[in-house]
Amino acid sequence: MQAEILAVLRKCGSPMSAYEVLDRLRDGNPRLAPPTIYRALAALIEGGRVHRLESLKAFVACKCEQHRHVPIFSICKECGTVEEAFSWHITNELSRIAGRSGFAPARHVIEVHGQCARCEAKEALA
Amino acid sequence: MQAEILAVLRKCGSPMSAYEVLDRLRDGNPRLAPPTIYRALAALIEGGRVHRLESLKAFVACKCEQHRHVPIFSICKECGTVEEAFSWHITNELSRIAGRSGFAPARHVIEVHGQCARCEAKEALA
DNA sequence: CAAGATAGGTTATAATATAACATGCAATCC
DNA sequence: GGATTGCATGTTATATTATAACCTATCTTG
Repeated sequence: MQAEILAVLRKCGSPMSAYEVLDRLRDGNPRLAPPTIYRALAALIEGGRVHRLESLKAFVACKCEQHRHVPIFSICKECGTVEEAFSWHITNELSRIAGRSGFAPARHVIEVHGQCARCEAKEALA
Repeated sequence: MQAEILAVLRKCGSPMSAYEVLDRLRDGNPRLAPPTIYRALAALIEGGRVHRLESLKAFVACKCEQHRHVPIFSICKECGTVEEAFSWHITNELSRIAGRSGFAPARHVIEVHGQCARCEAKEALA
């Protein structure tokens, strides 16, 4: 199930809601229900092979090789595509800031909404 | 309505779900329905006086004076309290990273989950 | 095989959020 | 004053996202 979900997410490329994944997989398995999807997604996220985009309530396959960094997502509000970046500098700085009051960081959520280069170019033409 | 919601959020201090706010306000207004709450929350967020914590599906009153910075939230997984910080350095660096591929940032979501100093201390005793 | 572990199936429901249309009410204009 | 406009809220219904609780099948390992 995890493999199937990962395949669907990879094929799509853009973020998908759990129910979009569900619908896709129901083609070959009409009895599939939400808990199955959510359980497999939880395991994939645990393993760092899928990320949840909190501000979109959606999921993407991790695009990097080693699935153990803090991802920084750029989310285009026009076309919905997502780029995944990372930066030790930001991760460290963020931990430092949060840690000023003795806070112990465990998980970082970093999402930037905006417009990708393609969509900006398209808009400039219009 | 916006003022009432803001009062409820401020009184509470911790993040509240939209439906928690709704229940609170229903004490004085039994006919209150979700759309009213969500509309007022949208306006408050627009004005920067309330933030949505994407990873908690919850809302907090903005704690700073000028409601126009990029907030960085530290969220304690034990007690649920949230601290709001900011850093031009991180904001700029984040925009720079996202902008490497021509991406034009518009809105930043930065949330750090972990454990606050109080809860760590409590745990150390146990 | 028995006992336990694990993944997935099944049913139901909880929690979060919005669409679409109706109502009330105050401000403004003539 | 009555028409008009704009805007916040009310109302009904429903969409979307997520989980609880319990069951079944299959594999594992002694």
